[in-house]
Amino acid sequence: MEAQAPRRANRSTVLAHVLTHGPVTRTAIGQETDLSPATVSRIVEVLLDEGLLTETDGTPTTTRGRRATRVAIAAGRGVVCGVDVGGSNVRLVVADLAATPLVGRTVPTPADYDAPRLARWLADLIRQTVGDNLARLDCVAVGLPGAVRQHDRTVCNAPNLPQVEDPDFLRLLEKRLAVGVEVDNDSNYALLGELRFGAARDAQTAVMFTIGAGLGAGVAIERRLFRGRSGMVGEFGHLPAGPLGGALEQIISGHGILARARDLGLPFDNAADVFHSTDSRLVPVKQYVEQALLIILTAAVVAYEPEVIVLGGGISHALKPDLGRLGSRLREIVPATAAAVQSAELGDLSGALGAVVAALHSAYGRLGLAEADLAHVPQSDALAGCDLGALSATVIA
Amino acid sequence: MEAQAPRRANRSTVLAHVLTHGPVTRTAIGQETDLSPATVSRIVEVLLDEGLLTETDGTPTTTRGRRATRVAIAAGRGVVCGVDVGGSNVRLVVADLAATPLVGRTVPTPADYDAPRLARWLADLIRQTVGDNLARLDCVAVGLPGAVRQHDRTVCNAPNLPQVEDPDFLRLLEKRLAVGVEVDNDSNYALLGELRFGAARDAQTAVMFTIGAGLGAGVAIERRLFRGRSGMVGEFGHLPAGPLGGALEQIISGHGILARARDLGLPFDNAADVFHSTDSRLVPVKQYVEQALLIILTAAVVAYEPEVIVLGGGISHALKPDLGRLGSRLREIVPATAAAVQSAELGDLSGALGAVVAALHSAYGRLGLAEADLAHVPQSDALAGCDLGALSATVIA
DNA sequence: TCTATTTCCGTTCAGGGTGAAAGTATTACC
DNA sequence: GGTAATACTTTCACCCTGAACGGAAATAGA
Repeated sequence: MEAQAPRRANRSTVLAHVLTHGPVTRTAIGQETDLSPATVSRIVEVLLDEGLLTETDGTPTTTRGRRATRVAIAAGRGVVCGVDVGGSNVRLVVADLAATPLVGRTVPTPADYDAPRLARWLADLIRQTVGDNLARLDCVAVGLPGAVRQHDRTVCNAPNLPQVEDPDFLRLLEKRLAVGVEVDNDSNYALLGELRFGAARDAQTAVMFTIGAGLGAGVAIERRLFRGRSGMVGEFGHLPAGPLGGALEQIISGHGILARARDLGLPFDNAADVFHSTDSRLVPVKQYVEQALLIILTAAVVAYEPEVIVLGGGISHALKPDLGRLGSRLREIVPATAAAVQSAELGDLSGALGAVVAALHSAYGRLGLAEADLAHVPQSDALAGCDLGALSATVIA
Repeated sequence: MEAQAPRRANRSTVLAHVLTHGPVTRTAIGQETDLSPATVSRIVEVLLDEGLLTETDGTPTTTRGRRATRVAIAAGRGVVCGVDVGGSNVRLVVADLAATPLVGRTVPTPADYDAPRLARWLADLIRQTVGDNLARLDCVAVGLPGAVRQHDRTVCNAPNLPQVEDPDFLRLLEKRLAVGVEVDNDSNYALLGELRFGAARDAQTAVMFTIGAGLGAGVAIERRLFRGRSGMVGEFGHLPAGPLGGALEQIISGHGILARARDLGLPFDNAADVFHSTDSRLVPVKQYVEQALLIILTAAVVAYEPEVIVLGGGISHALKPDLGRLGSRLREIVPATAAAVQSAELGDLSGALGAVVAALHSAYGRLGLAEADLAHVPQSDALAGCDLGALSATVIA
């Protein structure tokens, strides 16, 4: 423990408090963090000098006495970009340091590009979306449809967009962007988004399943992402609990549902349509999926005891009417369950907004925020009054 | 961050280092913890004054110069008792503060006693086993065959010894012992034992399944026990993946195996005997159990990505020849698996020794060890040269 | 036996950090 | 304009660390 350790810790505490509570007075910081006014003043002074914080006036004039000046993060000092690369669409959200979204875009994925070309295309798309803010770009976070090992940043198990497994993809992307690039599984980022801004806003421990072409999963324990070494944490789709010991993912995924409908001579293009259809021949298919889903939900409950399980991805909308029944059946199996089963509040933007959060964490870390304080930033109402629809407007590049 | 915070942190660091590295010189502490000699000296002085540490002479005289004096934990300053209460046997181990076992006992559980009587019986058994060391008894940890909620210390789901669910049991036990009593699930303690001294000694993340009358589980992440709120973390026996959506625990547990053998007209008394039998009619039963076990192992792998999965409990011995095959099949299902499947190294004493560790953690905490440093104490070779057989000698009380 | 050397241990001291309290600035109310 | 209330800043005593210094113990060698 060197001499400057307490200073760093207190700096992180103050910064975290400002980031989570928005514009706030020095006095309030001191009271709510148990730091002395002197310490708060000293640290705020440093942060102001560095340009990380700005003073805002505008305290309500309800009481007499000297007016408190409030400080807030210098939001415009930098921007970050969160990217959700899916098999069919790429979604981008650019946000400032206060996590206020500035621009959002959805662009069809050029799935036929090879790795280098895809990297260049994505880098140019990001640069174009960031636009004038490019000089202030702090960090880019990219969610990929595959398993990501953090310690060597390798990607595997990405059948829906195999190019991203090529190490060149990341290398070229980072090179062309000339800023740090964070990478993770898209489901992990989707969970991070819901954990900050969405359905898991108030949960300490949460699990998210994204049911798209495949079945993805993310796990958060004590408000922090829990990633294993190989990035397969929560992938209960591997459980050999299907008929003949097959994997559950073959049942509960877009591919699986479409295949099963085809077996009945009912070709669908879209798995969600299977659920919306009232064709009675599909009832066993739906029951089958529901049973598989129940096994996976049970696994999540006994594995992590989450407060909430969020379902996202393409067909989660179609499952919405069934959530209540799923919850009841879950509690029959595990009576002590406290987990609520909900659908994603951020819709298709969970992943991109979660990537924004990850990018912000990286940027905040460089500003001196300690790892432990990252779990509470940015503030969860940063999206209040934000038009999610406008952010996800589709643009044909 | 108040002024004495660094002092406390450094004290914890020094204490943890002495506890993990045994007798050690002040210089070595400084070098290996990056603390300055001055800081180490000051803190060691305080700890010596408090009687927590003792100076031992006897540095090897290999080098010349002033002999370094080594300090070690004052092992005899206190003792703890770890208790593993099972449906058929109670196992006790008394150890000193250096985790050296002093006495061990195994006594048949008087399963017909009601809660108050069982509490009195157990308290007296503990007092008797601790013997002359009673005045120095610091803490008792009791592992129970049921789910334990830590925040209100309630016990539920203990079909094999329902008395312990009665709140009076714990209350009376603690009152009669007049020391702090830690409680947890017996599988959690078994894992703690293996994690410190046994098969998971070198693992950061580990899972343990105890297959006895029922199926219990414990999970450790980053060398710390992961307990959910209601204590059912890792209980994948609840998965409704059996035939007709039944729970897996009904297949893979002593009760389940015996029932299935009975269905075939083969009454056994002991589930392990089913496995040792060469009767060809039992082959499907064994395959059935193995398939269920495989689902549970897969769930553990994708849930936590453990480095090792430890199997313990009555029939784990019988499963030993199958471990290799289980591991191979596991890697077929989840190729990225790094988990080794092993049987408990501490045998029947995992639980009692894990309880010793838990009791030591509580005692160490009162000595000033920070929560984060508990993950590495006591030292893993504390049992070296210790006769486990003698410790588990059965005594008819 | 006596001295030099080596290798530690313990202490002193400067520097940086915090919190309590005193001091200053700013505002509202009379 | 005076007074009270509130927000922030400065001062000061104290705590903690790390580097440097001096002391102590044991061996090696004469």
